[in-house]
Amino acid sequence: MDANPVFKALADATRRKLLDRLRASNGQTLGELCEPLDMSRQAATKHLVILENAGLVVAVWRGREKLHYLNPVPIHEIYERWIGKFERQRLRALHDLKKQLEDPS
Amino acid sequence: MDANPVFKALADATRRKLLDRLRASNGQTLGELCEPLDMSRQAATKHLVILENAGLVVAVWRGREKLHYLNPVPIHEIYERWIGKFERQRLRALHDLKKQLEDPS
DNA sequence: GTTACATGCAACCATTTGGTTGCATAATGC
DNA sequence: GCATTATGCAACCAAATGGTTGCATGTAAC
Repeated sequence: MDANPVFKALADATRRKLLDRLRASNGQTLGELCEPLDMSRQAATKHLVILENAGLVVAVWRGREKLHYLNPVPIHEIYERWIGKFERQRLRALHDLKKQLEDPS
Repeated sequence: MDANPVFKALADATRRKLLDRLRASNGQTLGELCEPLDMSRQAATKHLVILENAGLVVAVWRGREKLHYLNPVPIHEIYERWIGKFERQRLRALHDLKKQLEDPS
């Protein structure tokens, strides 16, 4: 997996909002997704394409409608391969701090 | 916390590399950090300022040297407040899939 | 005190990003 | 069939991004 497109896709607040809205209600059409955003349909489409290219959203056609589904796997992989390392470092630091407070010699 | 600067900071491969290098060896000077990058010192400085503004890096001065320390807390908060929600959705989907495979009625 | 070193600051530049508008295409409904 | 609806495609634009270079400043070393 190439993590860079995923990080790039997550860097925009509008795109994170789209993911949040898909998490709340999966399988929405393009029209449903971009209706509450205060930007043009075409702008929202561009964001969704970026999310699709990152693998975060999968779209299927039903007639003239395009249904969008959330794919949480890339976010999971980011966590597993990258964020997890920093979590372990953080927990180690907390542990060391605790030891230091218990035995300030 | 404002999550947006953190996501933005993580969106660049050079900055993620800097965080990785700080995780491997904390407290490095600016010179040490930007030496192995194939860009000018000033370019690397800009990246470090972005990391500092996002709270991911904390710098302290020692004489004429600026020492950089990793702060894993913002990454932890991103995980807690945002990624965790998608993880729960992912685990639920896996669980449903498992049930479906066990009882395909 | 002078030289060298570590870093900051500012101007500048090309590319990317995030938005717009206008028009095209294909499926649906009457 | 024809109007409507859902979406795609392309050109264009302003602002942000990521880089450069040149010079300034403060600390360390001799």
